[in-house]
Amino acid sequence: MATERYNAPDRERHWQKVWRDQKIFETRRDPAKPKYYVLEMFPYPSGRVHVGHVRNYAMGDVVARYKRAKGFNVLHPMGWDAFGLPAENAAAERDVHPGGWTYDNIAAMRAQLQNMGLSHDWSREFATCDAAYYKQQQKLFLDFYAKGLIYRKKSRVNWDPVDNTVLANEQVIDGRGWRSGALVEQRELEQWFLRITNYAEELLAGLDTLDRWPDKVRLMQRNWIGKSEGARLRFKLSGEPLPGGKGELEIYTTRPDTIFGASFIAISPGHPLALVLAKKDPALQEFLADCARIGTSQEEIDKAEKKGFDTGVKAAHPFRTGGKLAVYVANFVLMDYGTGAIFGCPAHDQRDLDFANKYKLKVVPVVIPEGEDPKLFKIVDEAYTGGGRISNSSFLDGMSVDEAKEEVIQRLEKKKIGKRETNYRLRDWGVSRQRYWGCPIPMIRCEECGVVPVPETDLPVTLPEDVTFDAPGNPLDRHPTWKHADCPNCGGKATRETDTCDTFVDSSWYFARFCSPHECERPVDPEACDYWLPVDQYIGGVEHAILHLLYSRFFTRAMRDCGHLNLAEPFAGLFTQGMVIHETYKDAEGKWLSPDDVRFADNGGGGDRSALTIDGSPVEIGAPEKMSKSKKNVVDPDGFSAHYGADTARWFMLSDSPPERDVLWSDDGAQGAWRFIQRVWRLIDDAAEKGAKTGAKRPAEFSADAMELRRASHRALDKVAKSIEGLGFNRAIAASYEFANAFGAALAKADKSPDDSLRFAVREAAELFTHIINPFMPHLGEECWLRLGHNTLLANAPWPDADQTLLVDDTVTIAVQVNGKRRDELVVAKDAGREDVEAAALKLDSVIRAIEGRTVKKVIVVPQRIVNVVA
RNA sequence: GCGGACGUGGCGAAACAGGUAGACGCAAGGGACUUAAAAUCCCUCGGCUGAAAGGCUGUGCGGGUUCGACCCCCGCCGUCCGCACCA
Repeated sequence: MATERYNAPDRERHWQKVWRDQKIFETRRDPAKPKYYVLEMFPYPSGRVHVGHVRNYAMGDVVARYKRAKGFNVLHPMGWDAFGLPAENAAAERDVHPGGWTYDNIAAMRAQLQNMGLSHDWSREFATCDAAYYKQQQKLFLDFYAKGLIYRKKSRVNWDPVDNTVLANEQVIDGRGWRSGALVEQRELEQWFLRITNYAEELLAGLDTLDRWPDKVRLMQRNWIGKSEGARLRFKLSGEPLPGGKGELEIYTTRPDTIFGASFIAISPGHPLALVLAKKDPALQEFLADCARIGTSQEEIDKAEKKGFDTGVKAAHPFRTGGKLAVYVANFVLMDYGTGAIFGCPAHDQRDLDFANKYKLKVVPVVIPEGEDPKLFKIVDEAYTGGGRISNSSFLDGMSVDEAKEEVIQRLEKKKIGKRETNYRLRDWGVSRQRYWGCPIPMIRCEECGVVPVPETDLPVTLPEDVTFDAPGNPLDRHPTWKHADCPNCGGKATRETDTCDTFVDSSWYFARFCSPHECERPVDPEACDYWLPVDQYIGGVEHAILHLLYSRFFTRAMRDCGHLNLAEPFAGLFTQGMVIHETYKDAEGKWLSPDDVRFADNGGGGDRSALTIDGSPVEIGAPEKMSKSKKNVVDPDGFSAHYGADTARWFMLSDSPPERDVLWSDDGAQGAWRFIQRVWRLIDDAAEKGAKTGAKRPAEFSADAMELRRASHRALDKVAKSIEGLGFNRAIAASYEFANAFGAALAKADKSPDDSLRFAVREAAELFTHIINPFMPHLGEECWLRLGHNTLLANAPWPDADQTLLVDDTVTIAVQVNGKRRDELVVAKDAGREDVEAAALKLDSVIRAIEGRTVKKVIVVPQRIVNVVA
């Protein structure tokens, strides 16, 4: 028997080379086979792979390898989300080119990923900053533009007046620019927008079809789209300060049924009427200025008091003659939702009630809860938002809320002063970024012809290489020649758009590009996409639950409408995995310490753990948190793998915690995985030795020991397969451990017994065990496969089917309860009749003792599960 | 504020068409093999009680439904996540 330990790093390099040389993970379309597309969210090339990546890609790889073994034609590609701000920051800090920096990072990370033994098809690799990719993205931009899905409008941006540059939201810290520290201003710039709101209804309805998405993500998207159904209606205005003395005001409401409960009108401080009125009213001017000072941060909104300003203007109630409502400017009314104006119904809206109480306005309940007396029902400081009967409402009295809504809308439409309207919170997607390292927007501005798209034949609009980052602002904008172009229309002098695309655009269609990554005539080959799409299993972080996933769903539909794709939903199955967390350490001065700088004290067993720095000073052990550079609680997967191998890291990352939950990286846990790898190797090595003596000849009869082992093997195989199908990697691993224990016990028996059928079962168990662990630890899998005498690659071997007859026992152990308390257990034939089971249970001493002479009232027998004696 | 998820040993967790709670791993304790260590192997491991067999108790708390509840219903408490003045 070989006693050598399994040299993981050495063997892993070997098997990686074999796989690479034989190109076995390169995939081609094959209509004869069912396809399966597994995709992990592609990484940003920051320069280093972290353990979060390891977990993410290990999950995808388990699925990919398993599906491959199950006979699917598996597409499992990898690429790079390569545009973005960090490259520009690196360029500014250390005088390198963003492109060079990015491609260097990609090379480093590619090598790291390849060391993990992932079954990616590297022949399909691309980076979004490759001109070949962004050329096609520009083509899509032109197609969308032609289709009316792209438009320009003015929009506010964060402007740093010292650096003269636009800032992303995350670059604004406490209202100041992160570099300059200057107070950030809001500026209006002309920007490009994608008309995602055209698809609001479809994106919402589509969520119902995504039955393999987490409910949580679907709910988040549903809320984000934020559909509300209601009505838009016009109020006639009167009042002295109003220019001309007359006018109309349009409001939006979701509660037209409460129209008779209206006691005021409120408009946004940004509303045109407010601006007009302010021209003649210094007090209102001051009020508007006050509102503008309130920031947009969470805290400020929370603290902001509901304030209003009575304009003196009156609005006529549409259904109640003589009913006049005061028009306020109120700081809580948003300009960019609905019409920027509302009617306030204090009795049935908390915010309106607070406002009404503050300004002493009438509170009239018009919806009376079932069972309440309309005459006695009063609202004081809590609005009633439930259902009921309408009251105090003229022609609506006695109706339900829904009936009243319908009635009001119909009357509004008949009187031509309003109509039914559905609103969404979803806004169009602003994609302009005043940045260098992004996909150039292929548009040209001509003084004569206006905005003109770059002709398709001129694509790609490539980024210039000779740029500098030593000055603030957009390098494209100050490049001496790049932005000057001839107008494609009239040939006159014109300027290029110097904005680039939001990087979320890049990631909104990369999954489709993987189907035909080398296509140069068009963004995607529709036939290839018809075959491969949708992605069957998409895996990534929940932080992308809204934006990336919603944008991708939108892009897929937009591409469909431009003739590039034939489907609406890009991701049939979605899985959001948890983070990898690690303890945090601080020294006596409160400075963060890296795990490498911490030693754990040997406190002689028991008690709390304590830690010291290398030089012996005390360390405070903090709660496990998401790994981050700033807290220094990061583990370098490369260093770990160099010692223990990638298989150990993969196994550990998928064990213990359910994949959707956070997992704690601990050295002890990693050691456990390492011990298991060595144990698997010993078991297989031992089994190969024993199995070899009888070869693979199947005996006519199996001994009891052999049958027990065979049942355990096939049951483990079945359980692991089902667990992987359900993405329950932790359960699959637990089943593997359980089987290792049974296998070890059987091997010990085989040592002492001359039982040939047991030897056969041992050999069979070794083969199945190798298959079982292979998706998780593919290098070790190949090594075991070789040890078992195969001269093929396990990566090419089909997944064995479990023998169904071995999954069920002839006998079952069932619990015996008396009055619901477990008293004993009973081993009975699987198909034993109720009467037999009942009789056997009643004969048990433990049952007789528990009954204590009482009469048996009832005996409940659930076949194969339980007997409950009621006495 | 609105919406959602989750509370199980020292720790990560299993078990959920209501049917033996704690599989599996980590940590811990005891033992074997070693001159010793590493590695490996064996045993113990929710709490209380008992020499043991066993008994009682136990899935955040309080009720309820049921022969039987981690699971279903009602009411609390706590933690986490998302959205946030959306009329």
